[in-house]
Amino acid sequence: MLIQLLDVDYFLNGNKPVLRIFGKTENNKTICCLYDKFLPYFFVRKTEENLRKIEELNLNYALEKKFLAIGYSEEPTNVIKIVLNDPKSVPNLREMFNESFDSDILFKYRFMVDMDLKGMCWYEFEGSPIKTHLSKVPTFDMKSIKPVDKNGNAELKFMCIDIECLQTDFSRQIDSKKDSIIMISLSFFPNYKNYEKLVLVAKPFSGKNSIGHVDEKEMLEAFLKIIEDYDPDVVTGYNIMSFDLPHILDRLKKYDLSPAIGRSDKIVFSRPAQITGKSDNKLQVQDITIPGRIVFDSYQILKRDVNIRLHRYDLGTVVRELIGEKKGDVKFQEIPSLWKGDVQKLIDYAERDAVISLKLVLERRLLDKFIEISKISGVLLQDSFGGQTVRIETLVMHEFKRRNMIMPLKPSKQMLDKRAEEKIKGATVLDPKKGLHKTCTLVLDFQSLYPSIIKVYNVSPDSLVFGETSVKCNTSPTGAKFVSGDIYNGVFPTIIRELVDTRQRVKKLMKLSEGEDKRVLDAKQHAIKILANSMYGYCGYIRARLYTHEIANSITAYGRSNIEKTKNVVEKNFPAEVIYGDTDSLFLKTDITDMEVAKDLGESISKFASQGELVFEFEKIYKSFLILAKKRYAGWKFVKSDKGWEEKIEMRGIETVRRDWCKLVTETMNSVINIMLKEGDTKKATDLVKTILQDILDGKAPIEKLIIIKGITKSIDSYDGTMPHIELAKKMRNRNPRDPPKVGERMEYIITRGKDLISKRAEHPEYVAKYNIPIDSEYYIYNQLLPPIERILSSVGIERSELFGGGKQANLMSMFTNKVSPVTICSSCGKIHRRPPLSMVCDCGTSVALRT
DNA sequence: GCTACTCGGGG
DNA sequence: GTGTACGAGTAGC
Repeated sequence: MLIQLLDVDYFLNGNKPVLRIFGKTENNKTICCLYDKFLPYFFVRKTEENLRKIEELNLNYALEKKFLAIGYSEEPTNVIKIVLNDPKSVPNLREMFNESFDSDILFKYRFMVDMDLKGMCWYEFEGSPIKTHLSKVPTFDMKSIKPVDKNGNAELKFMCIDIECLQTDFSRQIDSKKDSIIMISLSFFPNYKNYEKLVLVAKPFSGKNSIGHVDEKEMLEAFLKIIEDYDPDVVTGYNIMSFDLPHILDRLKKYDLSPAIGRSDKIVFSRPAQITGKSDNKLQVQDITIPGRIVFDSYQILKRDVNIRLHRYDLGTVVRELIGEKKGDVKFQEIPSLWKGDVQKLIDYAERDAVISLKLVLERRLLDKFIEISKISGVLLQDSFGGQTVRIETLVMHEFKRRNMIMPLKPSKQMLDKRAEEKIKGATVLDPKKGLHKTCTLVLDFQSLYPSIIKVYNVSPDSLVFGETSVKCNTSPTGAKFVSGDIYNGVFPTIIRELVDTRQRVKKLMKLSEGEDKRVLDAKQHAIKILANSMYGYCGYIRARLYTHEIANSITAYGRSNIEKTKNVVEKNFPAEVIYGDTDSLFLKTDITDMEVAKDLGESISKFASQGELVFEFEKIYKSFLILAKKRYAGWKFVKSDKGWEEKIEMRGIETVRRDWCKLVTETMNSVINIMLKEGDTKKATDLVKTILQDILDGKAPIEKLIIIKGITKSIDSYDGTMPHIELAKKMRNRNPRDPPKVGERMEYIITRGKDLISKRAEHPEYVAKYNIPIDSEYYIYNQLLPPIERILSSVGIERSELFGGGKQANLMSMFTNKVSPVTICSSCGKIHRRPPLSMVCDCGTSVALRT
């Protein structure tokens, strides 16, 4: 029978482990395979002392020869393989030896690597059906299993969960000990019976897609029954890992109901992920696993997706931006009253949340990428949502198995401290030639620089040569030696080569495919690219098993020497000046204004400066280019496509949208950058800023563009410092004690004019509009507008004083003095002092004259 | 410019 | 579960 591997775990049968594989068949049925012929083991070096210890402990062992992971060696090392019955006894046992290998690899992964099993890949197994209470799906006693070459995926069953709770006290955080669950909203794909969606209600009620119950306990029992009955592969929802699931588990516990919602009798595993430092027992990141099923929390996935950047990650924003849907409009404070009154409205709301959460996952095909990551790296689908480290280590372990190599342990605490002190010298970031460049800037970069370096110089822990040697080596700029690739190919270069080859194949296939297939292939090629690019980071990551300081340092050193060489070669041979470069890229200023000419030059430079496998790619043309500092620039990018030249403004490191900046700042920044790049007119940009400053002073700036937003995160009395949004919240509580702003609300505010602390002058926008309260021009100019704008303008040599200078000066200042009095103005930098400084010296160093 | 601290999502 | 783990943005120095 063929299965696609969904999940693996084990249980103890007597004192021996039984592995359990959950898989999907070709016709989308779920089955379980049991295998009891695999035992845990690990290695220690063969020494007299170790042998004696093993005899004393009466352990099962065998003598073997294995290659170690770090350091090149022509001969394997003598080791002892210790075999046990219970995986849980390994941690204690390994402590008996001062060094061991492979002894902290999760048992299910030990099994998977040895049997050549990878997450979400297809396998053919032989076995006979057996009856057992150990799994809730048809089960087989497995005799053998082997990989088959098969594309495509079985169809998975999705169940989406969203709960509503009855919070009894809004002055604290929600608490699963005190606050009951009043609704469990579910949505399904494919349908459950004929339900596409279903809301369970914790009191008697009848409606179309809802089922009422006597109380919370009965509702929870109904929920348990449905999950067992529907038997989902994927349990999903928005923020379910940190909210819905732990809350449900806690409530189940309260009523003494079994939390075994998986495909086996095994209990759901849940723990709060350790958060650094103190924990104010607030639910943070949880890690919940359900045996045989996949828990997929779209919130956790989306907030870490670098290709999707949103300013907020609440469900409302996410569904609006990603699938164009609207969320229901019930505020959480309204829930208690709806529960007492309009229950149907609350049901509709709960229903909608579960429906759009599922739609989000399905329509955006959020799982695709992770299925591909599993197939490539070998991790279980459930483990593919985490970081790159597990992915690389799993990939490496499969390669180790083929090479008869053994794996060092994860670093101990002491080791971590030691590693943390070893600094790795980073990449070269060239000093930018700051300012606005009005002729074409060509951008070229090395195609996957670090993976290429690893490949070209055979950089790998197992090819690193210690001490003197007569073997042929590559010597890195740091002096580290790597045995030449034609003598021995290291694990890392081999893996990278395979990844690169696979990616090329996938990309070719992609060109021939369409629609859904194409999308899956794109996910795949992208996952491969990221994985290949992570190898360098892995080597320098202190928690990595194969952390090798020397390697991380060598890779960056090769990179630095490479970009340095390239810079010289290009400047010597082409009419171009290097005005910036970062890690693997060079920004070349030319005196060209014609796109076609620029393109030709870029292409010749690319040909000339590429060196074999190190390809120096012509990336793009900026018709004009503004650079403020390292890693902060904007360019007017031109790309030639079938339809001719396409253009767009590209920004890197210049933040234009931030929640604590009002709209006016964002808009002004965008305008200034646009004018500079597209019109090359710094004077026009300066004038625009002056006009806006004037508008602020005149009170002409529209209120809605001055709104700043900050959220209330705890009880407003428990804040130590004074912050504008909290002070406003307190004010609003005084005005309307019956409906005070609560935890979780986001406060919009405007800073108004006055003599108090800034935070005391925060006011609600509606209040400001209603009573026509004057805004604090000074605040908006000095705290909001000027800091970011000044960074842009000063790069082209325009100083703050110029914004207040020129013909308008008298007018501008008089406007100010008329409205806010009295003030002192610095004649040099233009800073306005509410009171003259005692020293009579301005921050800029100039003496200020009293001019009020 | 650096380090220390806070907060996110959910109701 | 052969466990031990965030990450960006901001305030404060």
